[in-house]
Amino acid sequence: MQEEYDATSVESHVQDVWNANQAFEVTEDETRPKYYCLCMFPYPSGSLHMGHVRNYTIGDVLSRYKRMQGFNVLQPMGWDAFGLPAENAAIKNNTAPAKWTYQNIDEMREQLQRMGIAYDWSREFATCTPEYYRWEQWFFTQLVEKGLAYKKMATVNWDPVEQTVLANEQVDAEGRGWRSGALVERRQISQWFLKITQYAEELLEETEKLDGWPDAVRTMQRNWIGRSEGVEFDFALADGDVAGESAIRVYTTRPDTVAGVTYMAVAAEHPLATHAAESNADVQAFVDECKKTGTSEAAMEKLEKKGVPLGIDAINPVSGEKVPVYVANFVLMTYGTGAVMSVPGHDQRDFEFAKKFGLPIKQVVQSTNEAVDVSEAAFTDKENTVSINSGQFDGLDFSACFKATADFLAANANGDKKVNYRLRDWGVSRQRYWGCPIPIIYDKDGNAHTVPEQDLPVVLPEDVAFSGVNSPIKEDPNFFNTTVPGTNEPGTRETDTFDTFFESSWYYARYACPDADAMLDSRANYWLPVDQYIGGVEHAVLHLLYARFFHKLMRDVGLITSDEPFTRLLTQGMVIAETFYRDDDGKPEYFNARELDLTYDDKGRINGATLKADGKPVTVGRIEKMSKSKNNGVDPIEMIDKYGADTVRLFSMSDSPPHQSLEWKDGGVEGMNRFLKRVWREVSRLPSDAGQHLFDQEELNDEQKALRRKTHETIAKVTDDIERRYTFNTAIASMMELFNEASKFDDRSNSGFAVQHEAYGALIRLLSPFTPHITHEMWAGLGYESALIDEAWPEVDEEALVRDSITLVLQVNGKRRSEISIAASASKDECEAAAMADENVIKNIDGKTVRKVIVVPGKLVNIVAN
RNA sequence: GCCGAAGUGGCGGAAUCGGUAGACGCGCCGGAUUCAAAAUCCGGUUCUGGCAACAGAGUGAGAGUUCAAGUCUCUCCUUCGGCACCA
Repeated sequence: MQEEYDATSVESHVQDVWNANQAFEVTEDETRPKYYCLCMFPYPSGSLHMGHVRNYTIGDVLSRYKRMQGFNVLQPMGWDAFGLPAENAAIKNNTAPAKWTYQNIDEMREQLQRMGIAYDWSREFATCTPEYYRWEQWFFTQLVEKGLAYKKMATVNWDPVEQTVLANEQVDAEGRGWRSGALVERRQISQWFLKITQYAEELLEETEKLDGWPDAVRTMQRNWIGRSEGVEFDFALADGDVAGESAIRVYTTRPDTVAGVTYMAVAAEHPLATHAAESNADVQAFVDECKKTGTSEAAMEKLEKKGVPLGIDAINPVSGEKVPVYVANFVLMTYGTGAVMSVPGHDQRDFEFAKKFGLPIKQVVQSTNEAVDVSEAAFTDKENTVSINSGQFDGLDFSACFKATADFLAANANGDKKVNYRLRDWGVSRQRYWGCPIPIIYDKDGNAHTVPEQDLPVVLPEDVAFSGVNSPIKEDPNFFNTTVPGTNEPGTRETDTFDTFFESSWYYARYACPDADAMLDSRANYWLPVDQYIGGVEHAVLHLLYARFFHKLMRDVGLITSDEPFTRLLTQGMVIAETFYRDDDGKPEYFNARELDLTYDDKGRINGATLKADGKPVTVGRIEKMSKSKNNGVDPIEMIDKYGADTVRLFSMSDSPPHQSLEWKDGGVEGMNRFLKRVWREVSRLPSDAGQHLFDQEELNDEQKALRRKTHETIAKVTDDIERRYTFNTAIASMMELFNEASKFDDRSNSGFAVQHEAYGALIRLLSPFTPHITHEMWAGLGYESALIDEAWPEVDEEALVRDSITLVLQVNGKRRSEISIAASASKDECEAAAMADENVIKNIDGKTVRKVIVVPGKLVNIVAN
């Protein structure tokens, strides 16, 4: 070993050794337990960012650790290659999305390989290839035949200038299209849906069993599915049929409050609103205004609550009173029946609306412990309550009144107890080019026919030019003109493509058998489910729910046998960094730290920045997620060139636990680099035959025992931190502590060498999942001939952990006053006696009476005195 | 608006089951080495007072439970993530 650590040469050499041995290619092996570790695959934007580095390092640490534990480890990598950015780049740079994407993949693969992740590259694939997407086309045809995929009208953002559908992301905060600046409108078009609601109950039930998932993610999924129990029933219209309807059907989870209904509200798209708009200009204007809101839920909910009376009354089936019907912007056509009953006394939103429009507020539920005034705020409790002003239901509590009212509504208002879900069916149609073509052909009557298996894949033409923003295949007769399957009749292909979540919902399974001549083959059942899945917390609901849904669909088609795709889940936090900007004209211009000269105050905090180019000041902004728009990214490749991949990997794991955000700090990176250089130097100075020195635990002196104890305490801690806690930052801290002790240890005796060699041998193996290159070389430097990746994880020697004495903290009235060293075997009474004899304790209880003494064995003694 | 998370020294964070608040790293201060600097090494570093021993304060704010609260309970504030066509 050279005395100086040169990361670049070490890393390229070690990577060559791995590549030459195909060290990470795996096959099914029934003799060993399998471990499938997967990181969310990247969108090939063209450059690796720190979020990727963090994500893939976490996966590699776990994979390499499990390999050393004896598992048959699969860790694959691929490309989530369809998506909007390729189209944006195509429009901007006049290149075909396919070409742009494949180039990006080549660049990113090269960058990724410099990180030294233990991937089985033989399984790599990109989702934009027909070899991949043909199987999801096939799968979709199966779903159509099973009735799990269907067509219906759905709302989209329509840009009236570009004459195209926009993604939510392409609509700005003011509701304008990103390119045209025109006000976006809501428009209804016919689209394909998957019946995820049919699996809502199973998805919900199994959420409870996912105990390897973070509770926060499970809670979010549970809330997203949003199961509720309630009653669906009719409010009869007071003055006969309107628009062919005799009643308004509503769904409520609070049938106990029906007597308190004082008005009703329907969505802007509800048939009654549409009908009223025909003869009422106010309603028409309001419905038109509602169309100008974006389609996102956040945009709708943030709206000021508004409504217009339809001039229609309905009859409250419990009280018999006439109540007015409004059209309101907060009612969603997509949830329940598109109409709600409003109980301002017992629902806060209804309350606010009633106050605004001067509608009556009626109390029908009373608290049994305190006075309630519903003219001040809605009373929404369901416990310790009793019904009032509700006729025959007076005096009942929530659950009794729920049941009695439900029975009454069943008999008198077409009532039906119903379970509802907030979850809506998954709309998979996208009016975009760079995606998987939906394998459907329409005949001249517009009937949909699935493309037969032998005609798959429907290949997306890759050699296209964009004229404007519209999808080229929508304007390409060579693509859409075809014949109806099984006939000679002319037909037209579907020109919409799948949501890109379609590809990412099953890729994890395809890695098991990337070359299979079917969607999946039997190898999938060897590798699945994924034992550990790792990715950004922003995917906590959508991607993870869709993948769970797809897994169940694939199970029910007979492709796999497991119920859930991901046994354990780790959601990592964002990588963040300081931002710097100038805001001269209301549109901030962001600068990267590299373009700036920074000044610091005497505490080391940044207190000023000037632009190198013009020497003028720049505002120091807040710390935000690394992004192109904030120009606060740090290029991983630059960092690897400067410090080496091991340092970058180690820093990305060291500074905060994986689920929290990670602040990128140059000083922190330098600190990790210093640590690795120090370890390298110490190891290079050790004799490479130190493994020959033996020791006898009984014969060791106190210092030797102390270092052995530290070695084995560290093994125990690092193992627990990786395996159970996922706190890599504390694992790294404890390895540094071990190094700090081992490097200070300068005992040149035979036993001293042996104990020190044991410490470094353990440290190198513990560190190897984090920094695999440098540890590979150091392992050889210690005199071992085997490759480090084939070594076993170090084991704890319980004998080394034994302590003779411990530190006992002494408190008086809960305040720490002293500490003493005492035999580890001391009894409670001995601890108490020793505490009472301590000088500082005596001083602090002087003149007081001891009321109580609490002894926590091995920790502390607390003396309560006054 | 709804759902979820976070808030601890100058900074990132640690404190795992209610038991020594501040591990480890960064920064800063002092020293060694050097013609000098970088690098490296050694020591110090929550705040206030004190030469020190030690004393007092202290985990976003406010209350509560307990011998003991960063940790448990309640109320509130701030910041961040998701909200179905970004991936």
